[in-house]
Amino acid sequence: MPELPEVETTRRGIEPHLAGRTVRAVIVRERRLRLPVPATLARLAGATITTVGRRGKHLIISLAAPKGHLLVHLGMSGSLRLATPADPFRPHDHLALTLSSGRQLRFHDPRRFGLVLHLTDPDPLAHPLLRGLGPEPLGAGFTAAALAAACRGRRAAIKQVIMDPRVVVGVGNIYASEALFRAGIRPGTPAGRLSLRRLARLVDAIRGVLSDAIAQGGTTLRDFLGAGGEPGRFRQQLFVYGRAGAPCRTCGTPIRHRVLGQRSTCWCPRCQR
DNA sequence: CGAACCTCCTGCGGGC
DNA sequence: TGCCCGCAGGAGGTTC
Repeated sequence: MPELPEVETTRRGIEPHLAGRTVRAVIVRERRLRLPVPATLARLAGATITTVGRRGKHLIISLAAPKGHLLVHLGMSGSLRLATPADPFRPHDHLALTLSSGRQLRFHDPRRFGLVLHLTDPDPLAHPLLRGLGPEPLGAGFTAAALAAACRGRRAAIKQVIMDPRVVVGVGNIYASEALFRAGIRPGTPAGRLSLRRLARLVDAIRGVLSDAIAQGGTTLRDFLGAGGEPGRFRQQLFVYGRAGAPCRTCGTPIRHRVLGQRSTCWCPRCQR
């Protein structure tokens, strides 16, 4: 579920509660995630958390040297919430870190497509899961020229290209559709056929939609909640995602829907060409 | 290499 | 009411 804005909302929610705290206990209730939760996680007891960073949809909880980093990915259904040790565990609360503040960070993930790893390399970005990632969409490295280079010669749909984390990180199924609406581009357009001018518009649209969604605390479709339990408010600002058949909020034309690359895709046939 | 398809897993909503 | 099916915000793997 979580795309970049939801992960960033989570990061901002947990960071003030984690930075400077010491991990008192590590509780692992379920090891079977996308990759097994490593046994070395137990070694984190006694470690002090320094920062909570993000790379794409990955959270990086850094520990004072030489304890390494925790790499957390929320997959489709994962979330991090702050609780207290006295709160009862819910089903699918797979992992908990008890903190020196008396609070407890809990990793919850019904579908278990998420990931919690312990990285021992001082540089977390050297990890194989992070090494091949493309630029951050809100950073200086994501430019029209960079996107054009990724699109050159490709017949794949532009929507699939902007959802490829080697091209740009953090753009998932909701925001890909929304950004293409803002840019006036149909999702199925072959990537290699788009002009630099239109790709530049798409870069701006991706930046804009992600920034706006972060400012609204993300999108809650069914169950995303911030670290403090509050839903995201961006859903009211969706123009196409989840609106198949409904009138376009710009021109009134019914929003169309089709499956593209195994993913549900929505667009306005009039506003997007 | 790129593109199409499959897989992991649980929960929920719609339709019958 | 209850059951079954399809679908869900991700991403890695396989096959051609």
